[in-house]
Amino acid sequence: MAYRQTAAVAERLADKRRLIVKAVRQVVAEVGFRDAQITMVVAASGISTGTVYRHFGSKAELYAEAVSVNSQYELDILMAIANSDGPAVDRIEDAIRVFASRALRVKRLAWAMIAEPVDAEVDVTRMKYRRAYGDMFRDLIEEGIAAGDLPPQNSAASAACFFGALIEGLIGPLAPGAARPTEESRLIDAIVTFCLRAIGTSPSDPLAQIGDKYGTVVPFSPGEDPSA
Amino acid sequence: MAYRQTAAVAERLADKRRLIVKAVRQVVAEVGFRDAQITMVVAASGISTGTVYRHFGSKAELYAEAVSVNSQYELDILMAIANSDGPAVDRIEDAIRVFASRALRVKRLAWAMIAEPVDAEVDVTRMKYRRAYGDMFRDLIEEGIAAGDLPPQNSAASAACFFGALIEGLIGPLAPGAARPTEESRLIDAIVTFCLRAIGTSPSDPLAQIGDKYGTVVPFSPGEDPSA
Amino acid sequence: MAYRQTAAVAERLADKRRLIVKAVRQVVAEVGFRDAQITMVVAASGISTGTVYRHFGSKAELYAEAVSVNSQYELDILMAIANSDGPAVDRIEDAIRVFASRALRVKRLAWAMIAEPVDAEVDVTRMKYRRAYGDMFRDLIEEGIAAGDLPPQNSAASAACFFGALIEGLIGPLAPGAARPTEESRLIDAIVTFCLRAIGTSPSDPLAQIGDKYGTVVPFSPGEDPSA
Amino acid sequence: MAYRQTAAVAERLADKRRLIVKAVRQVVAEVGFRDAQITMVVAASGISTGTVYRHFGSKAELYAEAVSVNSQYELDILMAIANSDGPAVDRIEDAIRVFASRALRVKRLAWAMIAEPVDAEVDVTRMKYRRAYGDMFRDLIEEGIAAGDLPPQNSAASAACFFGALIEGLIGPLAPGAARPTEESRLIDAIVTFCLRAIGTSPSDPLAQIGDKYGTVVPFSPGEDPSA
DNA sequence: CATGAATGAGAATTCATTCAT
DNA sequence: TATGAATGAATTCTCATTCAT
Repeated sequence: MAYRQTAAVAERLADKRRLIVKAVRQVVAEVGFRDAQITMVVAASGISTGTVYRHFGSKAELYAEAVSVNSQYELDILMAIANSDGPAVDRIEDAIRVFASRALRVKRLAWAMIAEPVDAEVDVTRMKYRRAYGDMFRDLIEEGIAAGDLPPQNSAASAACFFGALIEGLIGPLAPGAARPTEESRLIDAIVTFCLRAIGTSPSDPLAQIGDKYGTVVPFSPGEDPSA
Repeated sequence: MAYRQTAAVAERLADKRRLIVKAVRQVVAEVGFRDAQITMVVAASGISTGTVYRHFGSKAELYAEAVSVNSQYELDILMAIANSDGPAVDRIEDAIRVFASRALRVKRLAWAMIAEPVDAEVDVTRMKYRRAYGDMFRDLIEEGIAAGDLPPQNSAASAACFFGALIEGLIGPLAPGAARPTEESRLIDAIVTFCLRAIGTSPSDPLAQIGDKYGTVVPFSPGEDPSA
Repeated sequence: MAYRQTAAVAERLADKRRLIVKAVRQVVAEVGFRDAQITMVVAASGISTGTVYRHFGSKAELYAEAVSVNSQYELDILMAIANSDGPAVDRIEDAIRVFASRALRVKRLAWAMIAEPVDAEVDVTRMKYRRAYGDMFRDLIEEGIAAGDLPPQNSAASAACFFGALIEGLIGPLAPGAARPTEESRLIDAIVTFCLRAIGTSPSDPLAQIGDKYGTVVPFSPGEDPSA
Repeated sequence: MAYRQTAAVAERLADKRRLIVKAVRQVVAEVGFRDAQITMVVAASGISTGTVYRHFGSKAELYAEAVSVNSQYELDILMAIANSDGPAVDRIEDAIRVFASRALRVKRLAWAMIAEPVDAEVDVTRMKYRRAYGDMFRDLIEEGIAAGDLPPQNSAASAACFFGALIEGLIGPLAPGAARPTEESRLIDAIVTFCLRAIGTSPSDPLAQIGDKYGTVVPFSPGEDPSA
């Protein structure tokens, strides 16, 4: 019974952490890291300041965890695609499309998680995931080269550029007139074409629906709890 | 004599502005806009707080001017290339190389000027120049398409991706893995190859030295006074 | 118990507000609004800057509240007299005497609260109460006219002059010629005579002690907590 | 010739002082002492900061001189009336009317000169003139008493109240809806009646035009140079 | 453990006064 | 002597973090 209580307590603690991190995402999706204040997180989570500091040593630590949870969730989705069957070039295209369509749904948040400058401490985590994304694309590119579907190239540099192109093309200008659904898919098509050509291939079938292959793409909105 | 005095005074005033903006660049090159404080600028310039505020209405205004001066200087360099003779695709390649080699010398500063957002007020200026860079590349791409050297494409989207790839490939990782000179030129080559292929062409001659065509490329370091 | 805690907390919060406002009064009684600084209030209250700003949005808001609390307290005292029984002219006289004797005890503070302008924001509150004082006297004068005890007159103008005479006669000179107790009562008698004659009547009994009618007149000193 | 030069120089210096003081009046008429800054005075006078400080040791000294010049000018006007022929009560009435009509033309300035709180240093001068005004009225009241036209009274207190009533009635509320000319004369009548009754007499002839007795009353506007 | 009021170091900005030209 | 740019102490307000209840 003592054990069970402890377990229950641990569970409740974990719940609090999730709640807080979720609140960070809500806040960041609205105002970005720069203007996010602990006060806002407290208000959004319904949890007191003191409790936030019981769970996280500092603001930076909390934000770092938020970045970590979020990025890991997205990375998992991309990794599932990267590790699936089929030619590397196809998987690259699929990964781009999935990443793009998800990021477009929560531009501000996506940009904050990937590109917004933050404290050095938070940056460590952000960079870790950027590198993970980069490595993933690098590996896929190398697979493509090995398969003879892509020309020889500096795969690491390509992956970095690749990712930059994605971010900038999608959420960089930060205000591309909030494209309507149709325009959005065209934007994605243009970016996909660009990225694939950049590494030496071309879209297999611009009209193919990702949904056909990977099931419904759940939009990564602030309401979605990646840690649930 | 009255005139000469006035002129001299105006000169001294302009010098102060330059001195202050130069100090901002030094500071920003070290800690970025986010952590730059007026105190630091004051310390770096050897000028008092009051004087800073005599020349600039607010911190935001000062930073905006710093962005403006810097970006305009760089833009001018690129525009000179964009407006020179020869095939568009060659000019694109040259522009990339120049931009890349210059940015690599002052990574932190370059990244701050191009990618780091601060106040809304500063951001307006930053965005203005980002758009200017983007438009320049877009126009070049369209020239290339018209000349039949590039395939038809969404030139605006391409230009955005293009710029994103450049930034990310060069100064994105931020991790100061800071390549050594030799590696740097290889990094630039890789990025150039990537970017050109992305828009549907390839490097004319990866080994050509830009310096041969445009003279010595002055490194854009904080010590260099762009308004001099 | 939860309720009691909440109540206790609310009580403590209210206490802090009172403490801060009280400190403002102490400071203002010494140096006036013009030279009162948040630092002084902080020092006088033994409360930190942050806390002051937790309770009041700005310096102006705090000062406005100080004016409000103080003036309302004094106004209530006068209103009680104004609304009591007896001829209007007698109530006017009583009101003057009470106001005068109270103000004389804290000249600097009284003058600051009534006459010293500060920010526009504080001034709004100050004016609101000046008008309230004026309206009170105007209404009393009109009652007196209706009762046939006072001659017909522009009651609004009379009330304004009336109040001005009071302030000036009592606390205007500001020169701390600070009469001794005995002289004070003579000063008050002179002012009362002046004011009453000005509206067309005369003191009923210059020697009557207000204390006889309204009980002990609590001196309105900075140490007195009007919100307790 | 050396003498003549010196005299010319002295003249020029005096001119500068007048120019600066005049500028203070313009500025104060607009924003009051509280918000008047040396910068504004400099701008209004067309004279440099350094020169202002060559003529006046400090801001307080300058403002004190402005108060002095202005008040002395007005006092002279009133003294002329006070020292003229005729019954004291008539001269009192005339003085009130002149003071009132002049002050109404430049409310903000008049209020600043007479009632607005300022540095201790400036206040010394302000108080000196307030006392002078008070003494003048006190002497007139005593003359009236001696002549049997006024009842015995504390003439000093009466004079203070008197002056307070005037200020408050005229320019106290600071925003009495900017009365039109006709209303203004009625306001003055009401105040005159109040003040005279307060000391135990009544207006001789409310309709009499001051102009008939003392010639055109020059409005005391910021454009009028009292030291010229 | 949770709470949220209190803390206070720190940052931007102002403006009277000085002093090199 | 005049100028006005430069000075910098002083002031308000913020917000991450702590700790008594």
